Amino acid sequence: MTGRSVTITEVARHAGVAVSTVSYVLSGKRTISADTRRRVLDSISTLGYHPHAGARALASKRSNVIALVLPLRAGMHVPVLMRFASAVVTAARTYDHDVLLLTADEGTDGIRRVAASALVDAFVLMDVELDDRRVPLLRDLAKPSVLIGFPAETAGLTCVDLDFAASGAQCVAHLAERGHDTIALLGAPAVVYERGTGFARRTREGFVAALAGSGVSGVALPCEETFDEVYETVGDLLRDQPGLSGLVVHNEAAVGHVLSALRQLGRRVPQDVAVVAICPDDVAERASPPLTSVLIPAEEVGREAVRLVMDKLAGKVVPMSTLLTPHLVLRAST
Amino acid sequence: MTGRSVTITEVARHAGVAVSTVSYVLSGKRTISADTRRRVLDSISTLGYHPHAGARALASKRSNVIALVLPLRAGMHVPVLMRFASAVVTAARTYDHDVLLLTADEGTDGIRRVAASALVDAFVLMDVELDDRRVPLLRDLAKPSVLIGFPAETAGLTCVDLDFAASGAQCVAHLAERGHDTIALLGAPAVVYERGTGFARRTREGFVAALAGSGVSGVALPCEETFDEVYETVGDLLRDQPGLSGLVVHNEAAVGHVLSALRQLGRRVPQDVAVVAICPDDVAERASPPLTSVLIPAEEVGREAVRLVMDKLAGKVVPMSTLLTPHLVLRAST
DNA sequence: CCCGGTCATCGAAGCGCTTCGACACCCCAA
DNA sequence: TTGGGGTGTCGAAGCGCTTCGATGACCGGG
Repeated sequence: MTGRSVTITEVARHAGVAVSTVSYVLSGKRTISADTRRRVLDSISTLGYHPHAGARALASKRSNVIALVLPLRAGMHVPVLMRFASAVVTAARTYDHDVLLLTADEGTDGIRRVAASALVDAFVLMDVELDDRRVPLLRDLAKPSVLIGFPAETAGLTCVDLDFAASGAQCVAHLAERGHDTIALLGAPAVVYERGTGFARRTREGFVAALAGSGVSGVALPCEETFDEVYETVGDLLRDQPGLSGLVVHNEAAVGHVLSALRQLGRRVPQDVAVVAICPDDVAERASPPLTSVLIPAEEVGREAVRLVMDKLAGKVVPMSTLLTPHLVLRAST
Repeated sequence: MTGRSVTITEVARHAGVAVSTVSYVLSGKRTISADTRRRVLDSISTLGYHPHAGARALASKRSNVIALVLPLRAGMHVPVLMRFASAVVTAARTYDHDVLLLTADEGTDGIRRVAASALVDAFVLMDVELDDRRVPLLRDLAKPSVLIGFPAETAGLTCVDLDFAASGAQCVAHLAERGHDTIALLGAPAVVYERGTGFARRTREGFVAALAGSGVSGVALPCEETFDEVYETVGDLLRDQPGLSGLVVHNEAAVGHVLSALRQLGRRVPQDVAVVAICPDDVAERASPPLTSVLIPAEEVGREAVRLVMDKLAGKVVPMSTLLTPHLVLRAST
């Protein structure tokens, strides 16, 4: 076992300077001569000093920890959520911050608690619903926050996400361009729409709105995640829409099933039915055939969320709304 | 915005007692008269007091935070990992602790850093490899830790997991009982075995060892996660092992593909091929047909890991190794 | 040669809490 | 009546850090 931990006092004594000098070397808040700085840094590394997080938080009123609020709701695709989460952790570290993980079961009390106890400096919230219970709380919290996703009413909030409406529209445009005039959107499970999850609804709205402008006819359906249900949905679709030749799939868990179902129903991709997905790159690449897709840039969104929250902590004014432009990548399925 | 936060001094003044009395009411470390306790608790709730986490950590040498070390390695099934993680967070809250999330990209330095800075009191590590780089570090860390999973050398560690060897054996026994004499194990992707991930190897060992005792012949193969690869693997298997009538699948992501592949290859489940899975309950239930399975008790493992780490923090002696007994649940696939 | 102004450093206060020893009080046994 | 042993409460020290004001050394200009 490693012994008692080294304090700033011991570093100061070892370097022959005052405690405050060590502190200023670390924070850079006052000028320190090159010579002194070097001596202090040497002492720090030979003694293996790490500032005590609690003491620092107490004296500076900053914990250097941000909370990541990650409810794991039914129907959400966990691997995608974790890519966001992972990106948030990595980005936070580049600002010398750590990440406290909050899940749903404590409800909004968890948010209130960690804010009031000064455990964290700020919040990043994921899996935002249109009418999210957490939102009113954020408005009168003394700590900054950023949402990944958009609730219905964004006044007073900072939100960041992929522009899902534009993504839906871009898929329609792509299929129209390829000459498809009857298409469908297979979206998230019904429960996700009912709950009012922003990204699902916005994609659908973008999809529907774009149909009109492009002279394409199409329907938007929710889509469950078991093979049997997908098979049935796809079967019904092909029966009801005889001319159907294009499919937009916005459901990571169902993508594989959709392709299997088409195969079993005797439709070739892309010859008989063209398929565009809205999903992370690796999901699209691992499918067979590899899917033309609009990339969900999880890493970029996570990084951007952290950048925004750090700017807010630094007192900067940040845009209320950050919508990342979708990019469609051509692969073998269209 | 909520105003400046309430301190213990204000609570004490409001209740007409000393600061230390408030502290003792909260910690229960000294006897306090019922009357005083009530007055203090009233003041706390009317003022909305929450102890300052940093101050508490500084004075008590306990941060009430545990670190969850969760590398997201290739080939791991993220939804299952997140069930463990989620269970850890929930369990930690029942001990009044929060969870700091550490990912892989900082490597072992992250562990060292948060330990040295007293940001956390203890560690729970997931996704443990047989020869894990984090293990030697844990041995000379001054903080307790618990591993979810078993490395090759467990001396000086505390580990908890499902007994995967017994699980593999139990699947063999179940199929043998049903009269199947030629079976196969489809496991994790090859990369997971190569990396030396304990649970994958132990299941395979348990499976192979049980074959001998039960007079069943069988093979164990790694299994990738794309449909095409699964289809090929299953196809090869049926061709090379003509008498094959039982399959054990220990790969959450491939389960669905295996069933699709069997269907496409004209085999009915369970009439032609019986399938047993090792996976969380919901995955087994959502498959079609619902799968007979050995449950991976993520919630229980997470809870147990937290219980162990809290016992260690409390100075109790805990068992080095906790192996949860597997339970096979009968469903429609065998 | 003295004065004002940097620059580099120091000392001390204070952040909000826990914990230790002290003490006042009360009850009961001697 | 006195003494001893609990109870219940208080005051103060101290946890390790940041930050503010003060100070000394050194510079160039008048």
